[in-house]
Amino acid sequence: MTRVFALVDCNNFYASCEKLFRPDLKHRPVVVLSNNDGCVVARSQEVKALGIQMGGPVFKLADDIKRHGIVCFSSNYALYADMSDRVMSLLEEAAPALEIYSIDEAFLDLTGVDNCTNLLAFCQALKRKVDTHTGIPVCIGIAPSKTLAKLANHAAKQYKATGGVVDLMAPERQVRLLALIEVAKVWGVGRRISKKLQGLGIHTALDLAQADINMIREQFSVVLERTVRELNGIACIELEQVPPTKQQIICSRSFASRITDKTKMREALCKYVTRAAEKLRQQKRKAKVVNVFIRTSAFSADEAQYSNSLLADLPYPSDDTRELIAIVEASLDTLWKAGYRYAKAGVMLLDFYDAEHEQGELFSSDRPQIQSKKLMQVLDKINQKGIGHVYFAAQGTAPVWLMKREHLSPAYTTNWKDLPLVR
DNA sequence: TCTGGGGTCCTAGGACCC
DNA sequence: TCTGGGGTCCTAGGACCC
Repeated sequence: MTRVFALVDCNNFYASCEKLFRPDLKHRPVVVLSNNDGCVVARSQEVKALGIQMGGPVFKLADDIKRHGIVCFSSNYALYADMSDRVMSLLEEAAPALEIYSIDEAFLDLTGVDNCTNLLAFCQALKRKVDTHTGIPVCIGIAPSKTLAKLANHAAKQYKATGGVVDLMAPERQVRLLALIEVAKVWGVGRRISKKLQGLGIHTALDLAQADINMIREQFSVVLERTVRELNGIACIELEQVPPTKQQIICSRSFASRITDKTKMREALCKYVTRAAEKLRQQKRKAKVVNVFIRTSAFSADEAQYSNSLLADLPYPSDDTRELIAIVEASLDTLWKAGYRYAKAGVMLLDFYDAEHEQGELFSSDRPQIQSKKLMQVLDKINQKGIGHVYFAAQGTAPVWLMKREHLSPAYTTNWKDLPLVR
């Protein structure tokens, strides 16, 4: 049976979430900024029309922001995650199988659906449903492979006449669309690969689809080879209904202002590892390897640069914040070099083990701390319930390196105090 | 002054084994 | 003096994604 995939992608997701609760901004240009209000990470339609690029640093856009009256928001992940849940649960109701691919995208497996109903009509109805129930506009692309579904979605966004839904099941429609799309827009083709492809005379998605598969494998990799097959309508990438268990957990941040003091750095790293340990326990895993990194800013070319990381092994897998803090502190003692202006740091947890099924160490005298599990459970419970906030002294009490979030919108959907009022 | 954060997968090359 | 070939495992780094 021919496979049928649909990709549902929310339009300008973060910007749409912000506009939802601010009807006064309906036709105004809106951008959402990254952590520290550093870069533009989402743009409303009006902003895209102005030609403002994604990922650009905000300070370089100061003129544009003023001239066009662009409204800026700091990223409000609590709001976006909640709106995402609402969209995803509607999709889940409608489709036989669903893969949540990112906060604003989901693949649906619609194989066999065309036996009972028209695919295009089915997806148009789904789009309307999401719109009426959540207010978030989406576009949908339908195709026999995920990579083609991505391109169909791209076309649905780009061409107004499609009404936001494109059915790319027919091979002749695939050829026509692929000829119009630059190769760099293909899922899995990034900056480096597209540059190399251009050099080989491959400019459009159709060129890539028709390229010699052996040459692609030799010159690039099995990954791009798979992309070529997918462009030819052969489904190689399956729907992943169950998210795979994580291999690593990263907590890292750029600092709102540079750090030159070791104590401040230690506090920051302890905060990150605490957060990472919370995520670890949520996933019911223990980690045996911890990677700590600190670095200066690569953008300040005139400044002295230093970047280093250290992998450290624990004697046994752990999810105990105290043990992880200890190893992070020891790592910092090795890594730290005074005299630099540090811009970013982070902690990575690796080499996971199942927290429920522990492997004892026969010859080692190292033993996990007694009562560790109970203590961590109590800690997590207190911090979750908002009864209060318990934290380790190592984090410090004056977080001067905290994030800059000057344009934060209220938690409209996740905090009673912030519920929008209708008068 | 100010340039995100969190992930995955693949490959090449070195270490090591027989 | 002559110094193989095949395999595995690990790691660092590159490339990609949203």
